[in-house]
Amino acid sequence: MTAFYETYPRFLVSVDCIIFGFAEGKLKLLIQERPYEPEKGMLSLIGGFVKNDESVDTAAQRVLTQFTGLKDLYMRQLRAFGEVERDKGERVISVAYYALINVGDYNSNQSDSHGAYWTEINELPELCFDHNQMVKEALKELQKSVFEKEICNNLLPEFFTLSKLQTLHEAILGLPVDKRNFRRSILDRNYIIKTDKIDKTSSRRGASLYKFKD
Amino acid sequence: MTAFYETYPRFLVSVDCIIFGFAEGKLKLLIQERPYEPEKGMLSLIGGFVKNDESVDTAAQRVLTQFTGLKDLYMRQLRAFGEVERDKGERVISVAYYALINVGDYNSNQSDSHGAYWTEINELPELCFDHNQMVKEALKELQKSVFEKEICNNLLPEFFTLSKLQTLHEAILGLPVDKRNFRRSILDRNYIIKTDKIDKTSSRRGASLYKFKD
DNA sequence: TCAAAAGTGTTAAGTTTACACCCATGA
DNA sequence: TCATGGGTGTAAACTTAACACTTTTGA
Repeated sequence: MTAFYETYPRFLVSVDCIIFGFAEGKLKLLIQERPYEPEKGMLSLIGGFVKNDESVDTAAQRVLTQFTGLKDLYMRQLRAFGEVERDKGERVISVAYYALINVGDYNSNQSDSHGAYWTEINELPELCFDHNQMVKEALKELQKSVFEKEICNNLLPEFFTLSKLQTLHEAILGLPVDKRNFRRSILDRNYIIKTDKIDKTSSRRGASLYKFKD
Repeated sequence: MTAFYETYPRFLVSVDCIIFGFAEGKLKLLIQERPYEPEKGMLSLIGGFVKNDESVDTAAQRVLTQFTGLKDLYMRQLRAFGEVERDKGERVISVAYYALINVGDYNSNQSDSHGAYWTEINELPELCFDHNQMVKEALKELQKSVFEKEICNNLLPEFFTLSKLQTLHEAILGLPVDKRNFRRSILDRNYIIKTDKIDKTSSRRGASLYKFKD
């Protein structure tokens, strides 16, 4: 403990998680009703406070596990939000993270979720504080990195068709994508491979299942 | 003040500023000797602690002004650094910002600087804590955005030659750049314009001075 | 007159976009 | 047999990269 530091104020630090999922061909966001004042009952991102013995990243992972029942979710830090009045209760500095979840894994662990539920990203209700702004910025980051291996890999199940992957890209970008160009582009990147499995659930003909390498 | 929040710990929150400048054809970084324990005398980024009545962004601006004498420096948040042991003194969560400075403006305000000085980015000494990591990440962001109007605009004086601008790009990217391609590319972007001024200081022939639009 | 930096175009390679039809299957 | 989603190639437009010589002028 260093005397010099003593003269400075201390702050509550929270983590807020923008949890993206992909289901029914749409990009989804996991939200909840705020369980405590202020703005109790208002919709909010999944969040919590940083504890003494954990890094901010670890706090985000802990919160993610608490709310989804899943460990080691893929996440990236967005940035810190530090306006004085951002939290209506008292001064809280928040570090926002976005996380990606395979909704299939989530559904089998739902019981652990603290009343959280999925909303469509395009029909996002008003959230408390600056949470809508966080979502907006996180979505922009997601769009920038849609072709990075880790992104779609963590939103899809192990095996998926090219059509599913294309639909996911379209859901993230909010734009239609050309089928032939998309297939060429994704295969050229060389991080997914065709398996010998066939998915017959979404067409009579059946579609090859692919998976991410490694 | 909400009772619920009371149960959570509070943290010192600092801002650390990666201050880039451009002089003698090189990209520079403003650093200082740490004026207090722990690691007093070790080299460090320019930083300070967030106060109660200011946002984290405002804290960064305050620190920038304290150390450079300049107001409203252009800055962007990098991200929060929140490892438990990152500060050897006690737990401090830091929000890193990178800022851009026209070294000409700085030199006329030097008197205000608290013993800070410029180092070349390529000859960066070891800094305390995780500051080298912060610089590395900030430089990567700077490289990504080198063609955004605000970047070079804030590192150069009002009037500059295309050669100076090219040298700045090269200094940021750490790579040589093709002269003809560079000139076409920058002029096509349409955010700089030729003035009728001529700079005769760096060649016998003289070079046209340009400036950023608006 | 010459050294030193300023200024200037073209071609090839690579990337991105636009676009339409046949295939396999189960109902 | 037909409706449905799966699968496939090519040409044009655009962008990026490679590359060398002439101009101006002060010392």
